[in-house]
Amino acid sequence: MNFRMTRQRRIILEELKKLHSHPTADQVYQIVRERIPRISLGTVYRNLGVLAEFGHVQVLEFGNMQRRFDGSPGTHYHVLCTHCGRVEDVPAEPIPAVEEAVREMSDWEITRHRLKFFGVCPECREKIQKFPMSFHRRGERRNGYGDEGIED
Amino acid sequence: MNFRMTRQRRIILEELKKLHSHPTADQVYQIVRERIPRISLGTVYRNLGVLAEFGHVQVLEFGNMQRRFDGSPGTHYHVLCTHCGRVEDVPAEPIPAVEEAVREMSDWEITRHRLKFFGVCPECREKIQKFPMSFHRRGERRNGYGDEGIED
DNA sequence: TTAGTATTAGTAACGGTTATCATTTCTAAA
DNA sequence: TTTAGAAATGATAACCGTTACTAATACTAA
Repeated sequence: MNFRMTRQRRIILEELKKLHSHPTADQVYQIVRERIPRISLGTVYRNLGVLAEFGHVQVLEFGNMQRRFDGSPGTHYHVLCTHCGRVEDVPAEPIPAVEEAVREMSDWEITRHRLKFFGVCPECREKIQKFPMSFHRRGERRNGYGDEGIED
Repeated sequence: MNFRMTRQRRIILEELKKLHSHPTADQVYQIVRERIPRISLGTVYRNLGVLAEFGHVQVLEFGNMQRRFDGSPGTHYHVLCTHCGRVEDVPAEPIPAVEEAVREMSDWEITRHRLKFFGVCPECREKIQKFPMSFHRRGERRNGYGDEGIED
């Protein structure tokens, strides 16, 4: 199977690279539709998948939420704000020592690891300080699992 | 809302604690049905959720797969074998320094982090050495995303 | 006993994602 | 250039893990 950089594929990647908001597939679809009005959601999903497969895009999953996509292929970690749902890159270098530690203490062959952080972004921290009673969580899972038991 | 340790809830937790295979909700359902034949799948899902909420159970998510559940509430990491789908606990202590590093270099309030490893378990390594051509991946995502682009 | 609340079994609905398929577009060899 | 095969597209249906809903039941505290 040859990889063809079609118009749809190229524009999806272009738009994704412009954004730093780690959008969902549906958000990518809405944005790309402004340039290709008749593009289908299936095409967006398919191409995000193909682009991921070829290393141009990263797929992010935070628990039971919609997937998010990241146009920066280089290795980096992510933080999710459990109040507003925003996802940001973590300005920290990946830690190869982490995989080493596991390799040493088991017979597993470790190919990669994923490290994610959960917390509250600066903006939400401020809001919470001002209006402690009036906030709702967003960007958290759809179901009723509390904060504590989640390991995703 | 008061937490009631009902028969269903207790047996779900009991069976989950017996297992170290990090079963899916459906697998829990099958096992619990041997003791409560008329239990409903909805009850299993609901109670796994409640038990997670109260910190008795951990919810594991590896990319685009079914959720898995872990009856060991203590903090620990996990490895997924990308060939057979098995999930095992990582015999490594959680690293608080990881969160510290992020706190220092940003204004985020970090509440928790999740670290997962992906690789090949000893059994599968052996099989692959013996029969390099005849293996298929399992326990990997349902869609066609390759190994590389996945960040979950 | 009783009133109120939580939970259950059974089942329908939900929604993000994939699969299907006829049609179109690309590619490379003739 | 043709032309044949392969890949991709748009439109839509199907999938399936998970949630929501409902009437009935079980628990709890006054």
